[in-house]
Amino acid sequence: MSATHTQTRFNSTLTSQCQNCSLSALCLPLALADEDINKLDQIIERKKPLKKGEFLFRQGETFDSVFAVRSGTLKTFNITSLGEEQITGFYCPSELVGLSGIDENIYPVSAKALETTTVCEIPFSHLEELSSHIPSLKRQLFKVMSRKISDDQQMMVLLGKKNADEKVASFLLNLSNRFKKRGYSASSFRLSMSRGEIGNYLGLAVETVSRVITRFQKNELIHVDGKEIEIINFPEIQKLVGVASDCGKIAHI
Amino acid sequence: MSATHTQTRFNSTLTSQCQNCSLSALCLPLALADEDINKLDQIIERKKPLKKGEFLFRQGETFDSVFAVRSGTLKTFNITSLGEEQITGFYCPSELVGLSGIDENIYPVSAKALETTTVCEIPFSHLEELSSHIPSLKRQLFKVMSRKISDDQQMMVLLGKKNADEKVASFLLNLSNRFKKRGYSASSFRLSMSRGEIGNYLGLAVETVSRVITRFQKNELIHVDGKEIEIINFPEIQKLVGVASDCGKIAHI
DNA sequence: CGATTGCTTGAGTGTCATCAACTAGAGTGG
DNA sequence: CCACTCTAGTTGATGACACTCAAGCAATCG
Repeated sequence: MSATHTQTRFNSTLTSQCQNCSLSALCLPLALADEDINKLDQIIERKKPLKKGEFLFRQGETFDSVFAVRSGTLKTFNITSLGEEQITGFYCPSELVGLSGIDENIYPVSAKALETTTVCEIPFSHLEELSSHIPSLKRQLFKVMSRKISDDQQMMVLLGKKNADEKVASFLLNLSNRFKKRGYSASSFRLSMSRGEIGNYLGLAVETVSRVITRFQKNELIHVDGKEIEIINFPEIQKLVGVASDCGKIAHI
Repeated sequence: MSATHTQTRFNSTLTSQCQNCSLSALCLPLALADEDINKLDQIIERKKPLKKGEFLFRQGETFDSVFAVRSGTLKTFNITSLGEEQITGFYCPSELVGLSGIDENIYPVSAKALETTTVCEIPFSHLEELSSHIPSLKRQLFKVMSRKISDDQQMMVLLGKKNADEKVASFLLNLSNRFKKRGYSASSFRLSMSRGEIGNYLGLAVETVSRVITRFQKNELIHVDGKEIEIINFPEIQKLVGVASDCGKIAHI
């Protein structure tokens, strides 16, 4: 209830503080002392919601902020020489977008809202400065970036080695895990991206994505209704993905 | 001459200082003041050379250091459920290995020497601590990680969207750029990895890699002699790669 | 010197992309 | 309110690209 309010009353500084944000345990504030959260809070700007299709930033623009997704979903992509887009990631609430811009001070990708989406803007120069005084914040930043690196590497494995079934299964399981982490159902959720975007992301044709999903449904691995997905047979999906699925973090060999 | 000495006389603290290292302009010390380089220098441990096939660290081990390659080459990989290795990256001199371990305090991949290789070990806790006092070092660390993220994303595009020819061409051009950056010939170099490793990395079968390379040679794009590569027709290779080749950094749209 | 490993080349096959047609739903405007 | 358009998704037919299997060659190694 009040959550819905917070979303629209984006001007209210009171309701949008990190302290009160349901995502604080997943987001940057993780492991920060209360007083430190307040400091972080002060440099964050809550932005007005993006509508579906609006850009958060564009490839080539000067980098000055990273963004934490508060609600909704974003995709990042870049444009190839042929003018077609190549999706490099989807971002759910609590996740940080824009980190790849630090290196060259330019966003190497564009970020676009897949649905109505609210974000917290975190000016990077301030964040960097602040992280000098709050060791746990710096540590958290390093961790987030490190995690992104190992996630991307898992994605590379997926793209390089997996077949269509395994790709789609991995994708669904990955989303499932991300929903679960935020307290939502791991088995039942809504895809905010189109089949085309899934295919683009996974390196598959739309038709292939559609066929795989249909087949999964026939084999009673999942139940599909448009964008609504319900995972029925988790073990079977996991078997498709292979053990090293959701980030290789299991592999404490 | 003296470089060769430095490599073997790894105990000598004098010859192995960052200050004297030919890579300092590319490596972490980049943009550090002399006194700061000295501080960095003090936390770095030069290790004895790894022989071909030796591990620098193994997937699942506790993370405590990142490593800068001084000479030679490393590959990182993880082991799938089926026991086969999946190469996630190759590392040349001046490049940092192990950053993906920060998040979970465990290396999510293994690192192995492709040839005789020397590295500088940088205990991460010290590095983190030091970076609090040297803003430019912290900035450099963020940049290195950010760069890794955008490079990996380019790799994802390559794996997802490119055909065999484009993959191999991208790979060669990427190596070429990395050699050039370190002052070596951009057109003539030696592959330190096998065809099998290239294929594994690019998501191709060995046979395909072999065939593509042979064909490139027939079409006089490159000249090959075992592991020795000479790029003859740069424009044509670049055309294969597509404009957004070596990191999409060109795309200041 | 046989054995092993890395690379190459050939032949056959399968997975997935492409092309094409069709359906359903949403938005538009007369 | 009903055509009209446009987009997203599905399904089928066909073919290409890259994988697999197989064999052979060269170099290295024990």
